Amino acid sequence: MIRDFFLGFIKIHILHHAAKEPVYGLWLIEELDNHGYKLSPGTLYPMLHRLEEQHYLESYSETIDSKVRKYYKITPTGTDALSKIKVKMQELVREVLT
Amino acid sequence: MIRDFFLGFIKIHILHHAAKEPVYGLWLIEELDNHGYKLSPGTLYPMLHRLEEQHYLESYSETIDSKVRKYYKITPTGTDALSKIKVKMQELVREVLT
DNA sequence: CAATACGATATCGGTATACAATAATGATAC
DNA sequence: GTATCATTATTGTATACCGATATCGTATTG
Repeated sequence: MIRDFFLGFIKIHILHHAAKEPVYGLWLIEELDNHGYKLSPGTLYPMLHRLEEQHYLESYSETIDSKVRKYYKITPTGTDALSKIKVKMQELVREVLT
Repeated sequence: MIRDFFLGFIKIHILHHAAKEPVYGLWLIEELDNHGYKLSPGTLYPMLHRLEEQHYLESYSETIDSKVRKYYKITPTGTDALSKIKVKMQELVREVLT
């Protein structure tokens, strides 16, 4: 399925957003929806958990409007990975999109 | 592992090359190595088989220098997928690399 | 002719997960 | 007690990846 290709793109989106500012699950679902990626909670949340296990992201909880949100932000490991990914992505784009 | 991200890129590379001209396993291993991706045969060949099962690629065998090679070329399904991937990739790049 | 080297592809066996939809849960406000 | 925002859990399915080894057909070598 073509979805398999996009799942990688989705993770890159997440790392990128989490590098700019702390993000949380539902916000990401909407944001990714704007990019044409439909993610159910059963896909996104476990994905966030894994990214945290792998130390690309770290989380903290905060109560907003008296609801608990779990914010994720990028770690140094994640920043490092992201920059390596960008390099390869640029290479790929240069080769494929010309 | 960061490798997980690259595996998606690798598949895109493969589709792209198979869209330009027929390609075969060992050639791809070298070509990808030039891009900094080390693939063992145990990774690449099953990957090609899956891409064929999923009808992104199709193969035919040819004897070159009295050795049998299995050439893969892209299918209409693969062409379609690739163009969709390119669109999303461009979006991603515009967002992430600026 | 036997042995082996070469270019390629295929397979094996183990490990580790990833993905998805849906339903459940929790806290608070009204 | 019900609606809302948000996360978590459940359950099931399906594979992907990788190193190492095996296989295959032909040509070469001695």
